[in-house]
Amino acid sequence: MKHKRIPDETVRRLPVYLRGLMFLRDSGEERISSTELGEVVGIHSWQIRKDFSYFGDFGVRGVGYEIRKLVSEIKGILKLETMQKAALVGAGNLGLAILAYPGFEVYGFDVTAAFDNNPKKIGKKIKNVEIMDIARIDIIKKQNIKLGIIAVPRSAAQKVADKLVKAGVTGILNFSPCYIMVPKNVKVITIDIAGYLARMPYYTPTG
Amino acid sequence: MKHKRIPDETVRRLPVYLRGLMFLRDSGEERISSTELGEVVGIHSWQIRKDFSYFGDFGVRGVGYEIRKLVSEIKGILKLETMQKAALVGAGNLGLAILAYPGFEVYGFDVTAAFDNNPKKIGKKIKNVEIMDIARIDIIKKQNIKLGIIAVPRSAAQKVADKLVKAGVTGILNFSPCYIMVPKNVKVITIDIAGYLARMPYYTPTG
DNA sequence: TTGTGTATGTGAACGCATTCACATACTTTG
DNA sequence: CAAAGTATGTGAATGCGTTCACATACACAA
Repeated sequence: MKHKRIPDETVRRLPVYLRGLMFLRDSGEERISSTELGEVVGIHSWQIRKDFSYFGDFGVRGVGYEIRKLVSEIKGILKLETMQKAALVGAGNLGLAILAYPGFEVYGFDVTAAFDNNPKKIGKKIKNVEIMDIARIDIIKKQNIKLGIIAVPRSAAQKVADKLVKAGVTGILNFSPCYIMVPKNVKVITIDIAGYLARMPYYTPTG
Repeated sequence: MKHKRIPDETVRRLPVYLRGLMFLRDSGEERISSTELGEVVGIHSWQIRKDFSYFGDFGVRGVGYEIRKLVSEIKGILKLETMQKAALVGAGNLGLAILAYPGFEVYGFDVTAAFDNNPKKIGKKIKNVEIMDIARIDIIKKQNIKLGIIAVPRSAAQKVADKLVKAGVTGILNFSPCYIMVPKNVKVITIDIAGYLARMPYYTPTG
């Protein structure tokens, strides 16, 4: 079965599958069943089969899935075949950690530009990326960067987002703990690190 | 209406409400309507009213909600009234950024212990927290810490998680991009930073 | 070639969350 | 005090995602 609408929740799981599948592939595996994959990524086998069924018949009954085929299919759906450039704004502790973070590469991301407004930080180089004055943010447009990462204090987040949008960014990963308003054609995902932790005591016995 | 079961999705939004409400409170506001709050946190007013209705009647019709009352109620539900200690494992770039992260405080969290296995890092102090040898992880039990934060390479994540569980932790915030297996009574929330970014191109026009 | 075992793919049932529409209740104004 | 305005709280409708159960299809062994 092909060409069904892919539910949002499935899209949210796709990077998880992709991560697991690439790991298995790099470990030398060639095929895998939904049950085994489920054990690797922590998702039930029926959920996996249902998810995969939204975008085609990739498995072979009685055998399982061919890992390479799945990897390239999921990459295709998520539009990750080609390397994507991203720009970081905010070179504080968190920003620098993001700049140095090795995990983006596997998904095909490359943080190629970084900005800050602190003169002390401007000019420094981390991992071959020079931190530039936020005033020069138009470089994003020139370099045709479409993804922005915000790692500035909350009070500055909305202004930075406005600048990124103006510079042509269509997706923003926001680490500032606040809601950000953008035009409808721009996608924002906010990661409130402390917010995740805040949910923890609710789920644990003693609190 | 009191004492209904609170849906998981509502629990997920509670930290967002809390964050917004505390911000408003600190800005000097005393009351707020669901519509106004919605504009601050980016959630529709009817959703907010429904969510609040699960845990009691806090609003006054025609007037709105008393901010302080809501703040303390939500804190109560999330079990955030008392300060909570947390332990960090992994003092790499990301780990150190987390250790220095100022955002935990508003929710009442304090990272009071940090561990690594790299002798070069052990002994250093960041923000009054000394980085200790992972071998001394039992300190977690002695200090009665119930929350663990994992910021180590994927290959080490499961082992670290096992150690944390053994040391009595009941909640784990995992920044390693992998699934972690724990006993049922332990809650894990995994934040795969790159995974969030990986969803972005799917939602944006040109890819 | 037939039988047994294994694993996929999917319609249907179910359950949960969102959205709606409006009764209810308070404030303010005249 | 009455009428108009405002904002909550919630049953009901809708929509979406998960879970189930099983028909389908392939591999392998004898």
